[in-house]
Amino acid sequence: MYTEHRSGCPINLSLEVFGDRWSLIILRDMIFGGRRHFRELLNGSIEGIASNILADRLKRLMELGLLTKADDPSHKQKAIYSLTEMAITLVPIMAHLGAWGRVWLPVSEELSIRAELLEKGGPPLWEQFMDELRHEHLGAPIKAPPGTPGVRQQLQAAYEAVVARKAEAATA
Amino acid sequence: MYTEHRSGCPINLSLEVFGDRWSLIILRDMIFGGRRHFRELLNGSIEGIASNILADRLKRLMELGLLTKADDPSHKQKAIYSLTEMAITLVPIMAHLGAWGRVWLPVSEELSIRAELLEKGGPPLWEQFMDELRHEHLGAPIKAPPGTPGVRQQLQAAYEAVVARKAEAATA
DNA sequence: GCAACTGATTGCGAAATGCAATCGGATTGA
DNA sequence: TCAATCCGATTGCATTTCGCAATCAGTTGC
Repeated sequence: MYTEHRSGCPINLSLEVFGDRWSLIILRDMIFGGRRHFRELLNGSIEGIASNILADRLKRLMELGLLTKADDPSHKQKAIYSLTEMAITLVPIMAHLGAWGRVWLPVSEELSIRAELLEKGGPPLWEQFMDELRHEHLGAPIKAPPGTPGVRQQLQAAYEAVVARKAEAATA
Repeated sequence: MYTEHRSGCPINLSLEVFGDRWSLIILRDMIFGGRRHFRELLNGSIEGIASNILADRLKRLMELGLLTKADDPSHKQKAIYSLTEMAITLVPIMAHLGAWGRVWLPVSEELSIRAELLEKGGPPLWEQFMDELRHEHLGAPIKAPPGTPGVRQQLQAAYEAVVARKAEAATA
């Protein structure tokens, strides 16, 4: 573990955790993309992370307590990465970051639809999403009533709808 | 300006803005510390930023539209840095980051009291604070009724109270 | 004049980044 | 059986960025 800190300021300490170009991207792909394996993170990343950087960040995020690693029973060589509660509670920060980026930065429509829905859903939606993540990653019992559509599925469906609409508009 | 982006994802684009160890620290010192000059930022930083890094980040934050620079009428060589609306709207993100850090990271009591108050105050307090910043940095009319104590003063007073209490406890 | 202060800039070693190739073991398909 | 593929990494290397110290020229106060 890292014990040398620049200061005890909470913003500074948070920055020491994700003050780099890749850590939050990995967590984003795990949270919103549902990725759990090394290769999924490596090949699924639209930003194109390098394998050595990914390996280094996964290790670092484990040391920091944001991820855990377990063997995949279906494949002796496969490792499953799980979010910890510490990482799951980043959902509101992700939502705010996405909302801020959507206002001020040149976001693409299909990649910002998730941020838009998350912003409109507000804290209740974030809570539901965090519950889902606790279920998937920590084995916690799910609180939502049966039949409730998953937040990730909703976001993914909205993303795919935008992609489909844009594809149609391009060929029309 | 930077026009090459890794992706149009709002979280990625936000990360391209402050995905480094210093940019947010500088904004933090301007927002919560009220610092406006190069030397104030350089010498007041508890994390100890180097002057070349500070110069580089100030330039970058200006190019990105988060800061503006103006001449200080009191000193021909002095520059005053101002936050733009884009930077002022980071206050909720700062508040969330601080709250998250306070829960999960080894924060010091005196440096996290501000985050605690900001968290307890919630969105209404953040709005009041952003109004103050708009007044200070953008010349906007202040909305709060006269006599309302400033948010920054409240935070600063709370910080000093903790420092004083700890100093007293140490000598007792 | 001159020291202190202003916002920077330069030089340089250390560290991080990004890319490509590779590793040994596990699994899959023919 | 055996080659192809997939698994989570690791290594080597060139480029870029970082961070520290020293320094700069112009401005101000005395």
